[in-house]
Amino acid sequence: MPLDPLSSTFAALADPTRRAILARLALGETSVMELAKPFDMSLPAISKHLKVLEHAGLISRGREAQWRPCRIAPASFKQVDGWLGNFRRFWDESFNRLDGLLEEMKAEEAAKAPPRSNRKVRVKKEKQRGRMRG
Amino acid sequence: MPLDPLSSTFAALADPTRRAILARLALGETSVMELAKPFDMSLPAISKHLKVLEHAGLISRGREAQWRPCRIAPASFKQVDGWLGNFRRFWDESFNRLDGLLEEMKAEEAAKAPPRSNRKVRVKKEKQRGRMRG
DNA sequence: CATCTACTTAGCTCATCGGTTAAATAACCT
DNA sequence: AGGTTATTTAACCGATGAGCTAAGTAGATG
Repeated sequence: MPLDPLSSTFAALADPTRRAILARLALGETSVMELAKPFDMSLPAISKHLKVLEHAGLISRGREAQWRPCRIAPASFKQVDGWLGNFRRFWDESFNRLDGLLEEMKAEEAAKAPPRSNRKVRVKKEKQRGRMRG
Repeated sequence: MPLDPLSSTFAALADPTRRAILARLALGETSVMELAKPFDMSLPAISKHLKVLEHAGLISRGREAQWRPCRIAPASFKQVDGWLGNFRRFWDESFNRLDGLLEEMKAEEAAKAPPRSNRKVRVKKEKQRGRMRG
């Protein structure tokens, strides 16, 4: 019987070759040959890895003549991130910190009421998930 | 040969039983018996799952008399989140939006210069990774 | 058509995984 | 000491996974 989607995705990520392929694809769409180059591994092996990644929803593939260009597919990544979010409080300092909460509130407020900056700030009503990186 | 840490962690997460165990542990530290209850599975099976989770750095275990209480261990979760961060731009809208960037800058500024609120806002110099939810 | 390139499929091997039952260990409780 | 409770270890089994080689398919091109 087939695994649930999240399990397939985690299983696909549990291989360094596949993660390296994803890292390469993060730089942009490319062909199977191109993807295979860095690895000391047969082409069929790479083909299998790509199949696993595709089935896990981590990549999608097009057709261009005899090439099958691969690219990152967002959905499964998002799902993993979502699952991980249930545990974020265990390691993300700012997620728990009261100061963090206050900062978030302030940021939200600031976003709603544009400040002295003359730039017109468009803010969607939908959920705001912006991050602060220092 | 043993897998690299990230692979072990993803492999550990690629099983619904283990993820369910983690979900239970997110509610708080508990014993093996307690963890085993929801599952139609032998105790040794659960014990193995816990070993896998421990080896993956996702849980840690204490000793209290004959009990081996398990709890979430943050490090590996954090590592997974970090790896996932390399791909965040592929699915996180606000991560890419220019407005998002501006909002983040503003939030940061607001955090540095406390507003009219009388509360003393302590802000660590280290990286700020607060989130806006709403 | 024949051939070259870019892949995929088929079939095999070997290791690991998830589960089992039976037995061992460990700490508490008469 | 002897028993009960909590948990792990040992030994086994069937399924899956990652790799290989050899052969097959699909499309461009001489």
